[in-house]
Amino acid sequence: MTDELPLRRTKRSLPIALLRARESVMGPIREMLASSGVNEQKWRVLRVLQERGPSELTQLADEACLLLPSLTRIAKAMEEDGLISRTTPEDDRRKTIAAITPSGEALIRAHSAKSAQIFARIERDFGAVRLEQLLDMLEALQALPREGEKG
Amino acid sequence: MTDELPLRRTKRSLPIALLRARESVMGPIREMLASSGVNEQKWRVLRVLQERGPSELTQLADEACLLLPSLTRIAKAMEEDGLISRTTPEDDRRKTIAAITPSGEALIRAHSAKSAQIFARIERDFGAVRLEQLLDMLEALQALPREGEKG
DNA sequence: TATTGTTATACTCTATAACTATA
DNA sequence: TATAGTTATAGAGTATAACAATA
Repeated sequence: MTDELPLRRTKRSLPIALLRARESVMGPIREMLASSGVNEQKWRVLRVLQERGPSELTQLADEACLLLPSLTRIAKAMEEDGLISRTTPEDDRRKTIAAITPSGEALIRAHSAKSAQIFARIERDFGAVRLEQLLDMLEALQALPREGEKG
Repeated sequence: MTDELPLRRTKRSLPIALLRARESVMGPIREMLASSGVNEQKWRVLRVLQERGPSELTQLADEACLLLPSLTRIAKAMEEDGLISRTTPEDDRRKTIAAITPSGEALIRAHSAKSAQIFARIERDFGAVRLEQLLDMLEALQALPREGEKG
């Protein structure tokens, strides 16, 4: 493959545009997390567990955008910090079920006001309707068939 | 701050939605890069340099979504691999200007057909018009005023 | 034999600070 | 004194493979 098709401008490259857009909204969120004792990855784990309830690690890794070996380590640290619990279900002892603890819920609550404020600012600057449209599209993008699937 | 405001569902959390959307499109791109000898970060550096021409490292780091210390290391490796050049301009010897080499351009060309094919598939599955709208919005999101700026 | 998770390993990026050279 | 970049360092994530336990 030595074709000479010009690529899209980087601003119109979907992976680069998604990354830059994310960087542009992460600034205040990183500030918020800096005072929380958890990093971005742990925050995502807490958020997913709070939302979905107790979850198998494989599914949790997928939803928090982490590899399973990363999650294994992170979950261990979070358990030691009392933010989540880990249990092995009797009906399938290969699995590990992670669940958020009251302490983990408290951590989320402690930052919910600031988080809402950050979102409100984006909503104000970007436009509420447009922001909902953007979220609709991002959700649809996630739902696209992966390589190798029928489509 | 111990408010109890419930947070948005993770699917409607902008940072998480952006990350998940990006993960969902990176699969085939990672496959493509695996055969190229460069990782995602180096690919972004090449793409930005090809598009913008010779650039100062600070600006390049910003556009490629890298920290300057990371770029320092990456640029050194890429120079050794012959993918970019680095020069110090006479008029301001503090600066370093990076530029893509013919070798670097060839690497991009070698993957442009595959890259276009990946994009075409997304365009087909997601809808061409909708995809352009999404890119418009992502571009606008990047342009929002940062924390601390007027707005 | 497949699945779920853990461990091991090497590599890389992140984040911060300290430092050098230049302006 | 500020700027541009480099170096140093600690910590963490990524990616892959090998492994153990269970189904």
